[in-house]
Amino acid sequence: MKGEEYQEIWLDRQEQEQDLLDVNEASIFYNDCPSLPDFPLMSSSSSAPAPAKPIASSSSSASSSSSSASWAMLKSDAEEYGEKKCISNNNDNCLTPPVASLSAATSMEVLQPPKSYGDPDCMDMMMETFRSTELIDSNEIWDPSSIFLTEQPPQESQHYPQNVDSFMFEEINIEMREREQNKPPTDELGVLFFEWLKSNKESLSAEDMRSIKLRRATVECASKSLGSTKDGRKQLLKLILEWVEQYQLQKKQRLAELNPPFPPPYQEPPLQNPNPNSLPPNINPCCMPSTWVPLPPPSPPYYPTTAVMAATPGLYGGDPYGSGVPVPVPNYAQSMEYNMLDSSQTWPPSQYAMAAPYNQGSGKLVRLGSSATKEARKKRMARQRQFLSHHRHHNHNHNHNQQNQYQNPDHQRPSLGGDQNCSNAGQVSSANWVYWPNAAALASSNVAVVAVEALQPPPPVQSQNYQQQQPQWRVSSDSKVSSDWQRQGWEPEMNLKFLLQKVLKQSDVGNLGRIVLPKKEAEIHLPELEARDGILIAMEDIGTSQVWNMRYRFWPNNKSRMYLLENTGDFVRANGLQEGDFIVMYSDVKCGKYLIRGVKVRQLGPKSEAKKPSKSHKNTRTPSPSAASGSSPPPSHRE
DNA sequence: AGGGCATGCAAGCGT
DNA sequence: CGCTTGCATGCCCTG
Repeated sequence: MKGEEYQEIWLDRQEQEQDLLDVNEASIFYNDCPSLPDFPLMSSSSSAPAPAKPIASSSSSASSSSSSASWAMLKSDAEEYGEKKCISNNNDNCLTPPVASLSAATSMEVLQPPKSYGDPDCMDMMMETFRSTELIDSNEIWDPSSIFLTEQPPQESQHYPQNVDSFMFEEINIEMREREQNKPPTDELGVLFFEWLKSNKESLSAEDMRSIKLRRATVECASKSLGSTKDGRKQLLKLILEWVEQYQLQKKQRLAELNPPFPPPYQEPPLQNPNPNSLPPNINPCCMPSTWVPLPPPSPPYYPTTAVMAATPGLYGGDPYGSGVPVPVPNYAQSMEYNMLDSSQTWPPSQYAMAAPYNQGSGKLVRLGSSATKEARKKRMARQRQFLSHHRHHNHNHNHNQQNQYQNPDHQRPSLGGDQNCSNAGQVSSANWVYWPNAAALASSNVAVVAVEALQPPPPVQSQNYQQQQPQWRVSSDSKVSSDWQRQGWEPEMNLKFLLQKVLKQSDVGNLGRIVLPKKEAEIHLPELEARDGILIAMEDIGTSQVWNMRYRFWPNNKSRMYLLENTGDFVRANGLQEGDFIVMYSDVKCGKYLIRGVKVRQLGPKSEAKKPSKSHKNTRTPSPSAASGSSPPPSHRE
């Protein structure tokens, strides 16, 4: 397992999601790479590296380290991500936000505008934003989400100013300092701000206030727009305060959503993601196989001990979004996006109420306060829908490409290294389910995840000895890879988990095209089956990179089950497998795909064990449970 | 004795 | 008639 790779994947993912998150977190967190991309006049920062000081204790950072491994991972990865990102950008910004040096609880920092927000365009952009939010025309509520819906590409928000200008938006800043020093307000702005502070003291911490920053250009633009008069500044202050207030509410809302209070601390890798909207963070979208594709029998929950599969509940047996085609990444993104953008509409009443005193206390701001007009809300919703549809379209295209990729299983021999490993996986068989394991679950499996040292055929020894040697060649905790591996284009970093092996019987290599799988291992390492029809599993041939769509199913057998892999005929023929050879199944913990390899035993020794009559092979059984944890009978013979 | 599994075999289906 | 599908039978290992 290569942590870096996981991290990279996560970073990639994160950055994609961050495009969405930028509208809310990263883009406005200066500590973390901040920004007020367009016209968010200010940001109440609670950076990722320096965890936000929770406003609501119920959604504190403690609770954010939720129980589920997914979330634990998400959190830790996110933190790593934040740190990494900061390192890559600017340590100063991350570790010691300049704003902190402005001290105390209340400074507003004006940042250098990014070049992309040049003055000439700034006004137009801002005015557009104002119009879009009806601030100018109707003094409508300042809605951050509508701000974020401007056309600025999220990437631009990544280009954060490296230097912090000491320019201060004087009056606001002075007011903040004075408030900090408990000086009574002396003017209108001061009173306004003081009242606001009083009314929001419960929801806004000093930390939050400390982190408020403004870009110079933003303020300048705002000043131009609203006028440099007292009224204009007052209006600006109100807008800023309103934004902060609402942002805090949004943040709380998000925290509550992301960190439900109930999850216990991390204990065991979860089998199911507690949040249907979430996605295992370590899954690269490219690796995200079409985890579930509709097929008749909805699959079941998994054994608690089944470390392999853990589809997110929402994805299992149908996506939560009603598309019918579970496409985790985009849905996740959409979901996140929606949650963020729609947060203004999902604030609980209590939070609305929290802003009430302030709103009540300042006439015009009553409207600016927690309640947008229906018209404004409609407009925001329309914008959001537009925004969402745009992203859905984008995501759809992405998936479509993936699907196309999947639809051509037999003609692709992609590089199996790195993330590309995953891109070819998940061949989808038209109308059926194709099961791909959840990579996060694979990774979190309590079954040892090992790197394949060598998938060479077993040593040409007598079966009895071979049985003993088996663990050595089969898997290894080392990450060494055989030259055989590398010759076939496999990266040394392949993270394969051994699932099972099966010595092929005559009936397995016959024209029936089905291989009986060892029951125990199948139940442990393969998806639990509820219906006899089972599921389709895209099985990548390690040797040829070809992907075979096999059906994993079971037969009722007495009071038990017989597990089979069907549609194996082509695979067997392609590999020239015969009785006595065997197959080995792995799962790629990184990408969550299944791999299979046919191993020909007879070619390795003068003594062909494969050619023994089938009758003798009837005695081939698992010699002992300890022979292999989770492996099927090794090629040994009962005598 | 019970369970796993190799495979025999019958029913269904397509040509 | 041949193939496929699905189940049943029986061997044999494990406990």
